[in-house]
Amino acid sequence: MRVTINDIARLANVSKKTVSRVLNDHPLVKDETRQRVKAVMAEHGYSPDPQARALAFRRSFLIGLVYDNPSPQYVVNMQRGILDALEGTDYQLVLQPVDRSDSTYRDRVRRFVERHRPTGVIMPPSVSEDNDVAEMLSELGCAYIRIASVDLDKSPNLVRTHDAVGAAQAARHLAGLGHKRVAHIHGPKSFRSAHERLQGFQTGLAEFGLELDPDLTVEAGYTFDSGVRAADNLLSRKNRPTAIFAGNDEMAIGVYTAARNAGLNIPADLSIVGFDDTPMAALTSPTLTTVRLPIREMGQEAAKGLLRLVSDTGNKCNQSFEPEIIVRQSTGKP
Amino acid sequence: MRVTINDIARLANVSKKTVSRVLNDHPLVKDETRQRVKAVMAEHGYSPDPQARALAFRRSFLIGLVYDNPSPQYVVNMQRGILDALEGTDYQLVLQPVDRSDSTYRDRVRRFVERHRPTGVIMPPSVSEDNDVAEMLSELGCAYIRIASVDLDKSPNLVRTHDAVGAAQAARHLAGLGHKRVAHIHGPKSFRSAHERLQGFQTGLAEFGLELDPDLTVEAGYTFDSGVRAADNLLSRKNRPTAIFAGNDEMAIGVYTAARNAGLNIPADLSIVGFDDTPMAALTSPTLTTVRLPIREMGQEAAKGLLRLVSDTGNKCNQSFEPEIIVRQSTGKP
DNA sequence: GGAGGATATGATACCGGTTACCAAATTGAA
DNA sequence: TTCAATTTGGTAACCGGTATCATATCCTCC
Repeated sequence: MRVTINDIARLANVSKKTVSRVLNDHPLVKDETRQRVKAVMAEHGYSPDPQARALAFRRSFLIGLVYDNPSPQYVVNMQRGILDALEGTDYQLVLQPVDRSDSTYRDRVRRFVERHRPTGVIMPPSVSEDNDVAEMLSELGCAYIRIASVDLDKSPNLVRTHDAVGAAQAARHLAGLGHKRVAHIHGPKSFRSAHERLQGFQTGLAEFGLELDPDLTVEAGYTFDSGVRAADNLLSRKNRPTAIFAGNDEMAIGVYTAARNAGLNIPADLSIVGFDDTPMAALTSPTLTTVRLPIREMGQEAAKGLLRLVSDTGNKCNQSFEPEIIVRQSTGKP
Repeated sequence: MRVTINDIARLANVSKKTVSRVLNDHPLVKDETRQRVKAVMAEHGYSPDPQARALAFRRSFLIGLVYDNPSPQYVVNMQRGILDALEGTDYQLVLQPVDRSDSTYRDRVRRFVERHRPTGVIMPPSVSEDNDVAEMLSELGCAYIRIASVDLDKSPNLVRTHDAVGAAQAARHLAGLGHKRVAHIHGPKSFRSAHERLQGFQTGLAEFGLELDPDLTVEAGYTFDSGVRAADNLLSRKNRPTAIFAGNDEMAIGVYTAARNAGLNIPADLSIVGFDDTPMAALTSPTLTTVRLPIREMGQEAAKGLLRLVSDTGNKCNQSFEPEIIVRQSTGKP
């Protein structure tokens, strides 16, 4: 049979209650007693049953990841970061993928929280941008951290990314190479990140006295196919751009295909910059210049912030992360 | 306050125990009573507390995914499949990534199982190939399902993939196009899948009276870089192959880069086939002909099998999946 | 009509922790 | 030395379910 708190109490010659105090770092325990209990616990490899604690605490030791991000790379890296931070703790990561286009998705999140009483929830974009979900979690008394590229109302618990800063770097890089006629393929308007990246790109160009031509600014769906279509359109114009900044890597790879179809060489005829730095970016030929977000680190920080939030210290979490341009082979002089 | 089993019992004028019987589909409940209790439960939106059940059952309603697969695509698809199958049940998926090169990894798995008492564990390759872990889980009385490309000892609970069949399809496709001089870049010998794919490829070629030249059979690491190096080597020979079958997509993309460096056109000068059908395969230009494994379906089947395994029916799980070649643009006549 | 087996229900302990409350031990001040 | 204040330890109840075993009810059959 498994070692229980009763066994430890008996072996250490103390009461169950005292062992419980030691487990929860209660201050009112004599130091010598604490040491003795800890020694017995270590000797027998004891650790408290998470299920029993969950029942008594009225909350489980689970961290929920509620996400709807379509990029496997993003998701896996986020998971890795969170798991890094959870390593060595009693917390487990459980997955709650949702579909924001499904109108019942909020109810599903609610049911998860009500039934499983997770210690907290982490929400990357674009779930993080749904204020209704955040409000619901507050009402349910469930701690949460949001990861987003913009400041969000009512949420001090935010891991913030400055997408606009990264997009500005992309603009400076292209303008610095001498490009005058640059295009931008941005993501769907419903994603705040799409807006941030567009704005940052404009800001960066402005530093070089350039303006983003509305005619060369097209919307696509953050997907490969939509990137191909958008680039086909841009490249078929009579005065085609010499550089394209795509709102994410997947669309940037789509631009590659469109460029090849048009018989253009990269980067001799067309420079391309992506966003995200997915592993794919380093595997294409030529390799893709792109803007990297430290997704794994962000996941780590979010999880750490969540643990701090639910601990007695109750510190807020307000980390922020800067993207960084990774220059590879897909950009050159016009 | 939350509705508990006691509330339901009181409202339905029965004992706690009877409600519990209804919850667990115990046969010895009068039909009329069952209906009444169910009505009361529905009326109050009651569902039992997973934590409390976990404590009483001495097992949690968690399914552990123990994995060490480096491909995000594989991992995410596997997760999706498992989550598909878990949808609507009380089970939650928790992640247990491990590092097989870390000698303590078995202990970590053991600790997870001992502490959290998951209902079961799912192990994709290559964790699935570690018989010691399987044995340990058996000893701990923890149900598990393994996903693997070969038959494994002592395990009736297997979701089996026939990688050799897929590799043979790749061989037939290339031989059918008229290629005589074909090369194979296989994965590390420590992966059973590498062996299976090599063997299947040979079998397929043999059907066309061809033999795989040992000189054109090289080992690489299932990574992009190793694929580039292996292909550089193959393509620099004076009598270079007209087609290369890579053991996975990532190495196949590496072959693209090597081919471009050597000034070869795909597929005019060199045909390339991959394995896995990662999303990348459809994004490269030209798009990659590859062998697809239905990873998401496999995950689904594994999870369903696990649930069956722990249910009273106790059925074994012995599903098997056939790969399928996806012909795209990277292959043509020599 | 009563015995006896099958079926349906309930009382109570228990899973392994935490918490509230109280008793005992120690310490400090008068 | 005594009394109150401060620590420390023990007991029992509780979190929300399940399992064991006893009991009540029903039906069948002689």
